[in-house]
Amino acid sequence: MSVGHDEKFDITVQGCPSRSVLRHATDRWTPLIVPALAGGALRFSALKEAVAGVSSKVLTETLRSLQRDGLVHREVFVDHTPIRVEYELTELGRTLILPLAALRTWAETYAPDVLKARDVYDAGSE
Amino acid sequence: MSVGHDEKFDITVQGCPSRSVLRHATDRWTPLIVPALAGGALRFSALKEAVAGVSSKVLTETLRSLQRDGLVHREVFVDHTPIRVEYELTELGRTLILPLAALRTWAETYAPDVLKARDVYDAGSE
DNA sequence: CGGCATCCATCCCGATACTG
DNA sequence: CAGTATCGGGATGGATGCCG
Repeated sequence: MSVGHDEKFDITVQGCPSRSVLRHATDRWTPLIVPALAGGALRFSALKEAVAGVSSKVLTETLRSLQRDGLVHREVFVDHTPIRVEYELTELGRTLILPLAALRTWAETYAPDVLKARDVYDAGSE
Repeated sequence: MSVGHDEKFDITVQGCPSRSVLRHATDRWTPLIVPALAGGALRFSALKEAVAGVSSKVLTETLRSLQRDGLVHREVFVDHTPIRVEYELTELGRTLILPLAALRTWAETYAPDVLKARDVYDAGSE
């Protein structure tokens, strides 16, 4: 049932399909969406709230892409008025939580240092 | 001297500066460049070779951006003909190695599953 | 060798408006 | 509520050519 394992993918090689996999994983909103779903299924509106700033259109597109890659499952509850749609990480999708959460923690942790470095750099190049 | 630590950055908040930090870390070539420099300094041409497919222009731009963020140090050796330029991770830059390497390993590991999911998805939506 | 200058494709992505 | 449709702009990235 092969979740994972194969040595034929090397991301340093030009044209390797793993590159497109990595690119989707690092799409603008993916590092925010996937950790947001780590706690369990969320409806569209709740997800949109959890990922402040994303538009409906882009959120839909990104979710579609994640769904296509097998990372997210979309469930529609028909017998609900108004309609209810939930998004949930698949088993495969859950393997992305830790790597992306680590990246996110990194950004929050070192943001002060990076911002300071930018100031220094910009001050020196006037 | 504060490398790290502060609780005021929350990436889920719209407008939080940590978002721009994350975006640079997930720029197209950054996840390939930073791990490539994990083993030590490399010259421009060696780096370009290690990251197959990147153009000189984009590699320069990305390195500039990493330099501005304080993640990469650029050293020019003047007494060399032809000129020799080396790029090296800073202390701050080295903190990015593990998160990015994890992401890269994830992509290589699960690429088969993702590709298969895409086939299934595309087959179902004709 | 290690760039920068140009030009150009395209592709995210966002704002707005509208719908079952 | 959970989208879709449309438009458009700005950033990103690639090809080519020139330079110290």
